[in-house]
Parts: sequence; structure tokens; C-alpha cells
Amino acid sequence: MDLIEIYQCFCDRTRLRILHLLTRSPLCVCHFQDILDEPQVKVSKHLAYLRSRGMVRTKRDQNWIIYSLPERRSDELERNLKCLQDCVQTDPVFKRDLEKLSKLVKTCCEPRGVFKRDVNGGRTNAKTKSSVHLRS
Amino acid sequence: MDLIEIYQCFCDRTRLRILHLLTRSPLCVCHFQDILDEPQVKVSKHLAYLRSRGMVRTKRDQNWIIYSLPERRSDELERNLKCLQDCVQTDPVFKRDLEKLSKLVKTCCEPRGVFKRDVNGGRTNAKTKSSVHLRS
DNA sequence: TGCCTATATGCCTAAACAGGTATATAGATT
DNA sequence: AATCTATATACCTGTTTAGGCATATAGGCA
Repeated sequence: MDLIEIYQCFCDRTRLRILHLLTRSPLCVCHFQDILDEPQVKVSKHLAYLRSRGMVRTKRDQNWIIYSLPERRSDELERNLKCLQDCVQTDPVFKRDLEKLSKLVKTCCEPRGVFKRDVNGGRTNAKTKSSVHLRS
Repeated sequence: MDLIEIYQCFCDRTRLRILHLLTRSPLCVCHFQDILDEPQVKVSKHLAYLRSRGMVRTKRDQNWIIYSLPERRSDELERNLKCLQDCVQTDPVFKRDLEKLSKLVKTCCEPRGVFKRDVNGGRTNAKTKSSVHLRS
């Protein structure tokens, strides 16, 4: 993955919010819909864009497709993801996204296996036994 | 200048090379033509793109228009320029650009006033009295 | 089997973009 | 005034992009 491609992936606000969220946790499409408050098709297309460039990976968990950053990342990508995190630290939209993500981690238990590694540095977890998905 | 706009400016290779060079020195259009080895109109248009987004400033020096990064830069821009420098450190194209820039600093003496602050951390300078421009 | 849920994709439109050719402009020089 | 040099811009073309609507697909479940 080329440096230019990284910037191409970064240069849309929706994609940037998606990638920012993925630095915290793997997520499925409906999570993005919830957090970003954007229509399914829009989210899905931006994810397809990112996937076609190798910026995200997918795996299926029952009905859900779980998106995550690639396990092995180039130095360039790693550096830019870090830079992104630094840049948006005080941005209200990105901050709000993270807050919504935290809430999701606490309340949303489907798909299972998404929130295995927790989002907030060990303070929260999603292992309650409810199986009600947020969107249902 | 918005973070998204920064990434939009960064997401073309020519613009990225231009910005990378500008982290070292203000330059005029023909310097870019020389170093990037791209046609005048291409360079000029990318510079116009950058200028329209406030990513570069211009000043006139006789016949030349000297481009530079804005003096006051946002944290986001500063961080991303730093990140860019880190990312391209080993890239052959970007490395070669810097080598060409060094050579230019040593041999090209018009327009005057461009290379006041030196490029290579104090080791080189462009204060010889020749007035032959590289492209003439 | 047929329906439901989550997600992807095909088709469309409008806009942005990248690059090229030709030409315009502005200041300097003759 | 005419010309030169450096740079910008108008116009054209093909490509990419973003978004929307409608529909397809794939797996789970009644």
C-alpha cells in the first residue's frame, strides 16, 4: 500500500472517521451506521473503497461482516494512523464518535467476538449476556 | 485549513513532492520544474491547487513567483508535514528530489533571496555572485 | 421452502480531478 | 513599443469520486 493511497483513503471525512474508529476496535457495518449516523449504502461503499485498497480487512461472523485494520501495517500507515489520532484528539466530531463507540461496546452484544479486545484500555467490556443488538 | 483538506492536498504524488520540497526551502516554479522534471503547466496547476487551499503562499521576486509554506501553520499541518518527512525518508523519488534541491541550492543563483535560509542545516549556501539561472 | 437481516452492488448523476494544448499576463529588457 | 521570461489560465478530455435509489446476495431461521 502506497503512501499516496493512504492519503487518498484519508481524504474523505467519512472514511477518516471510519479509520479513526478502527484504530480502537474492529467493527461491523451497522456499528458504523450507528456511530456515524450515515446511510448503509454510504458506509458500505466507503468500506468497499478502503477494502479495495487493502486498508481494511473483513471477516464474517454469522450475518455480520466485521471490518478491521490489517494486522500487519506498513510503517507509513502506522505513522499516519498515529498522526490522525493526534490530530483529531480535540475535534468534536471525532471525539463524539469515540464516545458513541464506548457506549456501543457497553450495550451492544451482537455480533459476538467483535469487542474481544476492549476499546478503552481495559476499563470496559462487552461480555454481558444480553443478545439484543442495538439496531433491532 | 481543515484536516480533510490537508489530506486532499497530500493525495497526489506531484503535490506531495512539492510540499516535501517546501519543507526544506521556498522555491519558484522553475525550481519545481527542474527537480520534479514535470511540465510547467502541470507544476503550475498543482501549485494553484495548493494555493487555493491556503497550503502555500506566494511572493513575487522580479520575474519569479516564490512559493513557500505559510509561516503560521496549524498543529494538524505541522504534524502531517513531519509525518510526511518521516514516511518518505527512504523513498528513492523523494530522496532524489532532495538531492536535486541541494544541487540547485549550490548552483542556481536566481531568483536571489530564495535560498536565504539554507536547506541543509547550515552546510551550504547560494550566495555566489553568478547570476546564471539553471534553466537559461 | 420462504422470509429476515446484514451487507454489497449496479446503475445513474453531478462534481472534482488530472493532464494536455494553446494562449494570456505581468514584469524586465531592449 | 516590441520582445523576452516566468508563470497563470481557458478550454478540452477522460477518469475518478461521492452520493442516491433500487436491487442483489448470503447466511440464519421459521
